[in-house]
Amino acid sequence: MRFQTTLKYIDAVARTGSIRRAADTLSITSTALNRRILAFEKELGAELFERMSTGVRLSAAGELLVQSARGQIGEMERLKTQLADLKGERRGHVSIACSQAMLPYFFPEQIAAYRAQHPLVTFNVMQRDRAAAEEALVDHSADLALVFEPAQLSDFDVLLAVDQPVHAVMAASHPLARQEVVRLRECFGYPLIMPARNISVRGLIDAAARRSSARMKVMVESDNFEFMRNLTRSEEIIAFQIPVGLPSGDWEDGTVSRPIDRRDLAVGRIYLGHLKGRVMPVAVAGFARQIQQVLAERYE
Amino acid sequence: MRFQTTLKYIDAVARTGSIRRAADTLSITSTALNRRILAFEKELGAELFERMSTGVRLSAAGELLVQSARGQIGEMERLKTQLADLKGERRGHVSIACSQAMLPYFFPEQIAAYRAQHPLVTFNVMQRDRAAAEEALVDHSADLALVFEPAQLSDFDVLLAVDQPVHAVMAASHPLARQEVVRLRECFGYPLIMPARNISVRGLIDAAARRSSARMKVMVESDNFEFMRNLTRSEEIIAFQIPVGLPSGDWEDGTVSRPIDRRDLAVGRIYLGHLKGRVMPVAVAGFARQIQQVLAERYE
DNA sequence: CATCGCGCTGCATTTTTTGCACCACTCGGA
DNA sequence: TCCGAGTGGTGCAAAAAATGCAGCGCGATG
Repeated sequence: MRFQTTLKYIDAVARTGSIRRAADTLSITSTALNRRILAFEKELGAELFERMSTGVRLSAAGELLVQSARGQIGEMERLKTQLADLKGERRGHVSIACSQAMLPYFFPEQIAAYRAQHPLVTFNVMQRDRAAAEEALVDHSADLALVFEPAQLSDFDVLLAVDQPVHAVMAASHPLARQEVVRLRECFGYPLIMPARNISVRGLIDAAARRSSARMKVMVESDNFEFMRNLTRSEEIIAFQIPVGLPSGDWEDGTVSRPIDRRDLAVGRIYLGHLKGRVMPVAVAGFARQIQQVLAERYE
Repeated sequence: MRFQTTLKYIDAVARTGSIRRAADTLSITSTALNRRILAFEKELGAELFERMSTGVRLSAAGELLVQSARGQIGEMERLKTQLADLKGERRGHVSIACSQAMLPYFFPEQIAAYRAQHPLVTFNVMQRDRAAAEEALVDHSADLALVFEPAQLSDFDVLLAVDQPVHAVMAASHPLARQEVVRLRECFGYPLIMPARNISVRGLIDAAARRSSARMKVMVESDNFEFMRNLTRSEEIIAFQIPVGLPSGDWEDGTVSRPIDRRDLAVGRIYLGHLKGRVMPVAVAGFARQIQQVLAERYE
């Protein structure tokens, strides 16, 4: 949209922190960009950027403007997809910020299913921890967020929240694999491989461990679940994961998952949400509805 | 805001229904306006207007665009007042759509009070019936609505709702004026002056009358409350009004008001609200807060 | 059938935007 | 301490975009 160029330019400058660098990425001269900003500031009657010798930084006023500008740019984007929808072209784009657990199985399946019906819809899936996911919504780099145990829910419109009891993941030959449900205390009898401390599942287990007298034998830590699971194939060691991170059936590589008894561990939840007050493009709304439905019937 | 001119132009064309006439009000040539629209349509890939020999009319796509455009224009307006607020200038503008009852006493007092503290804030008060008030919110010609018994509350974010039991208004010399509270049945013993049928108070009284065996002696109808009250000074006749339309004390022209017993009449409510999903400019938010407070402590 | 108002277009003109060259300044490191 | 690489800002001319004028075709209206 031509008439929003100035807003987009300012957004770019805010992101890069330098007029000249922003000008490069926008394939425009720094002169033109600079003057657009000066003219806009004059018209607005407020300085948008603090000029420093190393570049520029948003002023308080600029902060407000950029926030609004991103909203307006997004709104135009939404409108365009709505118009396209009106013409019968079911195109669009969905940008998602989600926890790691959703990446291996859940979103591949869901996106494939959605794209089977709407082949012109494109996707962008970004792994973000719970804080970064909310930031992504705020700065409009994501339309939807699906995160496990989000931090603060300000600016966050919750579409759905479902329980996700933690599972223990181990080799099929592991002694505990014979049980349908395992107790946390039983797990503590074996060597463990734990998620990194910034991962929410870790917090739940740590909290339970503090209430228990048993000591955990944490042999390995990692922030990558594929690595952790693969490690259980070669050692008699237990990893942890939440149901959305597990395949629908069993793995075919000799690893299995067993739910941990609900009495032992606080149940975490995954939240599906978008930025508060924003109207979603048709494709985003449609995909969100599918996710909502699937999660509801699978985990409620 | 210069970069929104095209949006504003399109809004104007949508309102006037003709490019040439819109061009006049915008002090611009029809040529320029026409070309802006054509260029914008081309860029958007959709016809915004249906061309007819008598002028233009919004297409479905245009309808969507104009709705979004008004939102964006309003958002820019809000942003500007927020920036002004940041600079310490407490300026701004508040546009209100309200029922007739609020015009004689309530809003004059409230606006005077608000302007005493914020002299740079300007106001626009429009009398609208309940349907038109909601329309005014939707097409962004009003920021706030304060209406008695609104019709449908879609698109309407309710900030506050308070009860408004109907009062009987009569000359101080009227026989019923001696009582603190009057029964509706007693009123029906005297000649009545009734609000027009499109006024909500009328609906409440009519409904009560249908449940009662007594017949109403409706001698005069009017849609203007000042007229109705003034008529009670010269005849032994009773009019009706809701508390918000009454002065704080008594009138000084020989008329009085007495509440009708709550058992006799359904209690109507007045609703303060704004357009759903819209972020209010600072001045609007501030004024709304005051109204909310006053109404709450006066009528709850 | 003439007229009026409508949206639209070719062309000359005006206004705005852009790019080049260059200035003043700050910061880091030789 | 000085130099170079980085920053934002400015004068001026070229390029691009928007505007206004005159006029076209078309349909509704009296």
